[in-house]
Amino acid sequence: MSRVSPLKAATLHDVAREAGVSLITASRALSNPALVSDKTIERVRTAVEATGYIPNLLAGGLKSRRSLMVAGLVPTISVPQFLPTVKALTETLDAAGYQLILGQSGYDHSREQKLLNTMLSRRPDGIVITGLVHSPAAREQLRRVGIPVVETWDLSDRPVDMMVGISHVKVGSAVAGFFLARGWQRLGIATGDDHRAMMRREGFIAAAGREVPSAIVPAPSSVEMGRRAMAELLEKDPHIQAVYCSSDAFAHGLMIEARSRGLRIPQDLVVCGFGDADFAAHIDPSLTTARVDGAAIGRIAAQMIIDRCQGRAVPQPVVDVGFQIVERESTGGAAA
Amino acid sequence: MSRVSPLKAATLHDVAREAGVSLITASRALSNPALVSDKTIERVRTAVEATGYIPNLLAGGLKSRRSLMVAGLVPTISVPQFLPTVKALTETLDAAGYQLILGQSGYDHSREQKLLNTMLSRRPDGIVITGLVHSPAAREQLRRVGIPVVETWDLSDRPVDMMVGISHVKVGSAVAGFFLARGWQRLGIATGDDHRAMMRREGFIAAAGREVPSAIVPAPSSVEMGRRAMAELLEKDPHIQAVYCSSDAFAHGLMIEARSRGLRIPQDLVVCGFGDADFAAHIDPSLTTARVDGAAIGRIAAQMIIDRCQGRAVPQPVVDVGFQIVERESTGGAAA
DNA sequence: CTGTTAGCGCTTTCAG
DNA sequence: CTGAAAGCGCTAACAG
Repeated sequence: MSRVSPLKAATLHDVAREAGVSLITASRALSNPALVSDKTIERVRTAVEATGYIPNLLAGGLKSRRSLMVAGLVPTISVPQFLPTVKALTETLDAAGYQLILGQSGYDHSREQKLLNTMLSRRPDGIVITGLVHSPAAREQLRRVGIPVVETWDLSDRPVDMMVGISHVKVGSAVAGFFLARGWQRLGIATGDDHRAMMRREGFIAAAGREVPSAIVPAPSSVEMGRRAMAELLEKDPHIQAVYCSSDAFAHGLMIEARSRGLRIPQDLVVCGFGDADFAAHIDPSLTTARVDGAAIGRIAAQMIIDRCQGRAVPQPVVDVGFQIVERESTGGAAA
Repeated sequence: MSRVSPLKAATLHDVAREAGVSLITASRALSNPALVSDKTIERVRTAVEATGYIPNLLAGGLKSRRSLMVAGLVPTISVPQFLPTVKALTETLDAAGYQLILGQSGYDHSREQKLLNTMLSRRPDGIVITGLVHSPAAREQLRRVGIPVVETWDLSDRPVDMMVGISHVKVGSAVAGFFLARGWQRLGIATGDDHRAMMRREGFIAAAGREVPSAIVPAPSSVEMGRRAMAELLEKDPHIQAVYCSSDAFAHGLMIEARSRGLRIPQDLVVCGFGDADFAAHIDPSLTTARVDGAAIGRIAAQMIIDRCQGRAVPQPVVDVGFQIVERESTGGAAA
């Protein structure tokens, strides 16, 4: 590998000299052109080309106290459920000139505080967190730094700052209500052990009015875990009729296992997932699921951060994006 | 100090005063403790606690010219195939004190250059790119900035700098060889239109020795696209025997569609995917696929960047992580 | 519209 | 082992 000698990158100083203007004029020509004459802008632009100048946002941010970075914390990037959110977040932020720094907190709460510190040391202009901030220390710290914070994918009455998500308890209740309304009595739950999934379970049990057989697996859930969970539930209740699962991949696994044991879906067993993953409508049988618009969560969260960074008030600091039970073949609905 | 104001975060200056040492001693106590007496370190630590100090890496990086950030460019975050890579990358970098800034270039090459500039303006200490850098301008620019660059998930004889991936042409050939060795003659391909998938197709066709019916869809491929692609292939050849797909989700979709048309897998049709996604072993029938260790790609890429940043030579700047055809039920193999 | 003067918070360099 | 001085590259604040 031929490494080019560490010849210093051009600075704004070089651009200014090349263009025959002062440093600050060059700066303004690039970042606030309204204050500069067209002719000067043109000369600066030419000088930028000639020198191959690439702005140094770190340097600018030091003085202006805007890093144009937003920290994004997810439990783990490999949960497909959050992908549309991360994607929309990245895109919306990018369009406004902000970049996302990604952090994975794991499902382990103790890492949260450490990761938060790491992120804060980069002086992000905002923070988007998947889930709620639970640790009081972290909540207090986030409040103190005074940057916009959005908690996502959940709702509570004590937001650190802003919030966009859904009520997981309501999702659970809605699914249980849906099952009961169809006359299915022998219910079951297969769920990951993360906070949001457990809240859905609570809502489910509350609406069912009684404890139900549960298979609880360590988050994140998967097709593989789904097969095992199905086996576990059938052991607990061989005549189980309706199972609610904490993710679509998980539900998919349950259905595969159920079928391999000769159970017909939906005739012998009905299944409902969560998230409306891209495959949910297209597997066989197609999967009934609670749909959440993850991309909207990302878009709204990004916009909240952007608005606040640009000094605009956020009209609605807590947004419930809601959910919708999409009925498909796995509960006796139509294919589409 | 009782007054807590969000206006001013504590700086190292405050810590130094609190600890009764000079600014630079406080700095060293935190970032180079070997040069400082234990007693001083202790006092600085206490002062950090007392002031709630959070280091400002932007400020330090300005002088030291190390941002401790690595830019990661993916076509889009929502391709599950790259998730293990991004995950391993994030984790390995994090363990060494580096954070990942995420950028999505889309499958549109024109965005690549723009995104690259955006990223470079953050002065990352390294860049990891999914795929090869194709544009000559971008290649030249990356060389000029002189930071470590790793191209991933592909191999070529002209790396910008370092490289860790696989030969997609070889994957295609291997799958075609595998099909032919089993005596399947009527081959087909269902593939996304991205560069890597098309390279696999070329390898497949070369090994097959002839053109084969192809269904080509815009990347990223999905279960839904898979169903459509199956329909398209059956139109082109109603007696098609073996289909190679550019992703496991895609292959899954093909199998679902084939089954819904009464075709038995593997008796009437065999299918091979790519990537060994988490569900591949657990769907029914389980999916034969070309396995690539995406996490290893991320780990190795991160380590290359770290090594170079810390002044160590990278022993092997181009790494082929290889692949492996994992035979399962979709081609007549065993369940596991 | 353009320029001058001060730093932003930290680390490097060079002295003790 | 500790410290003082000198910036890193840029932009806010205030002149002209």
